[in-house]
Amino acid sequence: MATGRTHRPATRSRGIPEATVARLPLYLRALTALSERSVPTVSSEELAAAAGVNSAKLRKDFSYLGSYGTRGVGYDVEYLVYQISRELGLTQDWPVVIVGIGNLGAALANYGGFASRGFRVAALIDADPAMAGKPVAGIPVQHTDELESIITDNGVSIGVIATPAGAAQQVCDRLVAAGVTSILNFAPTVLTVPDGVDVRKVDLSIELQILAFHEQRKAGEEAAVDTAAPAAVRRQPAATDQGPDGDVPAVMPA
Amino acid sequence: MATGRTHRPATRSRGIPEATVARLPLYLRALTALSERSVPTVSSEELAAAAGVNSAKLRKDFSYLGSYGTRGVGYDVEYLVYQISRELGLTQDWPVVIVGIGNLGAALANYGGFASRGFRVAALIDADPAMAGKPVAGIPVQHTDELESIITDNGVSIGVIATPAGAAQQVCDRLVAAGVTSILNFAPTVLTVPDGVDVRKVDLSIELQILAFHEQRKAGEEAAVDTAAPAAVRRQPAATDQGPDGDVPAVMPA
DNA sequence: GAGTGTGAACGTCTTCACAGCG
DNA sequence: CGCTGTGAAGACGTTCACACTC
Repeated sequence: MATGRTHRPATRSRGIPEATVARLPLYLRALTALSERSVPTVSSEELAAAAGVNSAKLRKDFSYLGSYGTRGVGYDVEYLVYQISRELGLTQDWPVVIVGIGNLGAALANYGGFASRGFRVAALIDADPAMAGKPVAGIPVQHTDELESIITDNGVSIGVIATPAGAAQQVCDRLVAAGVTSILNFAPTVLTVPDGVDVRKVDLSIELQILAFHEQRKAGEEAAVDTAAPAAVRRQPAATDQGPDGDVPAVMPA
Repeated sequence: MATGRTHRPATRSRGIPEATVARLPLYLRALTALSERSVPTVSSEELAAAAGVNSAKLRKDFSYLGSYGTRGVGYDVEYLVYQISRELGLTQDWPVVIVGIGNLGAALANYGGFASRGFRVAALIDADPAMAGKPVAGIPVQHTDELESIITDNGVSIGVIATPAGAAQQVCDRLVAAGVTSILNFAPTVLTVPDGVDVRKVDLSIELQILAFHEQRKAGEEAAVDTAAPAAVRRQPAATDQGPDGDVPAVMPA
């Protein structure tokens, strides 16, 4: 999730649920594809399928934006594209800086979907003096010393951190001090930021671990279905029922 | 979110909430750091701070795993590391393939946190014949033709897709057909998979758009400092195209 | 008839607050 | 006393089902 701090008063007049906001980009992408194929209208059913959600959820989501559909017909593709874009703030241009131009930073700089939707890479910043001046994705890398002036001069409010974990908090502090109020963090660290600054994180390692959890469970289920036999290789005994009071003493090794 | 098909019908009595699972890697990381500093025990308060959550949530999360703490004292760091690792399935080795060795794929292959926690890059796969044999992060890239045999021979159950959007679904289908049951998708596409296959996605563009939404709202709040609920306005006064010409939301609402 | 928009039911996650144990 | 573990309350999110509109 985002916002380590940020207590949304929750009662702003304009209350679009966070979960809905997180899906708007998905709808927008599906709609853009339809728009390119010159499809004039879509039903909630069709659009939901394209976005990978169910139609009730989609309709509910759109209801927070207003009544943009036509009963018996569906939604006007172009109109919806515009409305969602506006809602997400993509009708304006967002200059973004990427800090940390290693493998990942370079990949991000080269990422096409970046520029396509309102975002513009204003600068690439790296701490390695040897990188300075070297162009990545057609943009010359600048040294960390320039960070503050780059932020200020370009009116940057969104920063992307792709540095090693050890440098992330420090970079974050400098970005925030210079005026950045939204941060996308790729470094495997918990960032601490003042109120009013949003942080979202993308963490490969965490995603893999979540997959591993489910993967392990799948493996366990197979065994359980076929044989009630003792668990194989690494299968863990695991506590039995977790009843209301079924507290398990656990195995407590080492 | 992930898993288009995650109706856990309370199969196993082992019901750890999804939200909790998603935080376990976070706790594990914080605990590992403590372990390296040879800290013997932590309180829920301290650990929660390190992981960026609140202590009630952390205690609740741990309560799903069992009673691993000591009242009046806290949690034994080493013991918890072990328990969480086991719960996440990290006590075993997960071979992973990365498909699509462009900028991003290379970045992922080089990512250290990969190998550190139970995950091992079993193979790198790319559709470009010119890439074949070329080593990336010390691992020779193999051609897509080999995909099925690589999966089978290495018993791979987790695949990472870092291809362009257009190729993602096709690669996904092949991975699944070959036996992969967990997919981490970096391509900006909605993947369709059969039941029993988990998909998690990482999407830079979506994250940025979510940030832009909040960023826009921050900028708009300045104007409406104390306007007592201007009623449920349907049509917002157009995004006030505040150009990127040095206009930074520097003002803090009183 | 077809498909949106939405109250109400339901389920999940978070937070509270305190009993209970070391 | 300090801190965990957890029912209960509350906030949030999803799904249902149908009234309503085109």
